[in-house]
Amino acid sequence: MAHWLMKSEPFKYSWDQLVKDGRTHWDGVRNYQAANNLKAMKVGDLAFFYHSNEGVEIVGIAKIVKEYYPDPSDPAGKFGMVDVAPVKKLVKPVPLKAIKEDPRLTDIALVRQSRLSVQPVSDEHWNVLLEMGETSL
DNA sequence: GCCAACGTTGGC
DNA sequence: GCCAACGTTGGC
Repeated sequence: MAHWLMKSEPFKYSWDQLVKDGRTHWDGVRNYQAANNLKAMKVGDLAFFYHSNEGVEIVGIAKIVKEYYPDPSDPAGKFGMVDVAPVKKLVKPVPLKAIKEDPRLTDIALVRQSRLSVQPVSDEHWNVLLEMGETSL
């Protein structure tokens, strides 16, 4: 199973909103690299839910419940989206600062490619982040 | 196909 | 609100 990290600005769409909604369309991605990551997602894959701009931390874990399909909000019809549902909130949110300070995570895309909104997370990094979040699945 | 101009993301 | 990083656009 592959692991991912998805960013959202909490004032646009927060973790709490996802919990409230039960599931959501991850629409609006307009970057090819991010879209390629969306395409690679399989039902059942897990993704960290990261709050950018405000909070600036990983707050929860979501799962993919529907694979890549056309995003109706894209007038050109080029981009797609997936559907995600909440799995669980991290016991302890993991702030970007702590991620940057941990020598085990220096290679993570969150640090190296800070603007990429949908990114893969290696199993090794996934486990480190779960541990930092004091959360088990 | 190059590259300058411009727009967007996102941390601080 | 600023600015660095970086993706996209468009003229040539």
